[in-house]
Amino acid sequence: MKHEDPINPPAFKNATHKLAVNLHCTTSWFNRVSAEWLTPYDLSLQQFNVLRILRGQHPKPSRAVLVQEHMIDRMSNVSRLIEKLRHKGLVERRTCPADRRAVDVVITDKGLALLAELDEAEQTWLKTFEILTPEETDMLNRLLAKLRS
Amino acid sequence: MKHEDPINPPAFKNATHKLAVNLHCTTSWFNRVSAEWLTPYDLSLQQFNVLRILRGQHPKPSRAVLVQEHMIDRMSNVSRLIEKLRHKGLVERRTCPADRRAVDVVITDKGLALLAELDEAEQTWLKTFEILTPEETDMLNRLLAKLRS
DNA sequence: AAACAATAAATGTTTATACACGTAATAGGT
DNA sequence: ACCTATTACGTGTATAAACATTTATTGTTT
Repeated sequence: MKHEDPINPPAFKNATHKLAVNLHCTTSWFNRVSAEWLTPYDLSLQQFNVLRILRGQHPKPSRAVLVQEHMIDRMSNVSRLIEKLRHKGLVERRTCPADRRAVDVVITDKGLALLAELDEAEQTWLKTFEILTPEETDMLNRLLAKLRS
Repeated sequence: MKHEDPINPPAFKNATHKLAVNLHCTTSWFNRVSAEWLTPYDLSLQQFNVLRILRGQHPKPSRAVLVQEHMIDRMSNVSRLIEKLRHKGLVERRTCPADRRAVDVVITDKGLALLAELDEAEQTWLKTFEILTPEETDMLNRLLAKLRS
């Protein structure tokens, strides 16, 4: 892990430039560690998020569009993602009777059980962020939200 | 853009959980916007970074290993990345005479010219982050660094 | 000097992502 | 009822990333 100070000879022009590089590092770091904690469960971060969205609606079915709208990563191929989860037996799909274009997706018992298991593992994963004090956590939440606004 | 509040019914359990989601959003956002500003120049963020690293060493050649070490995203296929840049005429490669396993890579004049052009565009891109006050920028830099430590 | 380990790149393969297009079903206006 | 636009989803394809393996060269040990 030598990615702390990536661009060496030319230091940062200013704090904003430093922030851009810092965000790049953080992005890379976050993708890596978040993938890591899910790897043992053979889930990607997106798959995990879809399951969580479905659990939020359970036992109501969710249409694919609804899932996509709630997803953090905008991503055009929800179909394939859901198909993948279906092959693992974590969700079920059926054509929506009210609107035959749409697809109703529900999380299965197996999916719910997996999520329950993951809830515990998530606590460990969240400890990664507890290196910050509560005040720093709040502050970071605020700054990131402002940055994206 | 409806990714502000991604998971709706079950709100955040606590500030740390909120931070995890917030970081996911930020990651997704950053990847998107950083790709966008380079798209007109037909460069990926990594390609841009490699060019910057090479410029930092110019006119000294850089070995591929050195480039990889300085890259923000850890990534095993520097070879292919450099090949892509070579096809665009932005870098040149030659086997290192001192160690025939290694490859010396140098940025070309065309590469330097492109970077010069990009330096201007980068100013515009950095304005994205100037929504934060200088104090907030410093604070965010500090918090992100601490988070990854 | 020979054998073995370590290093630098390249390559192969599998999976994910982005983007665009195609298809079927529905909604809305006339 | 008919035409058109819109919506919901599926698919095709090209590119990128992750991961392991292979090849060539060098360093090291005996």
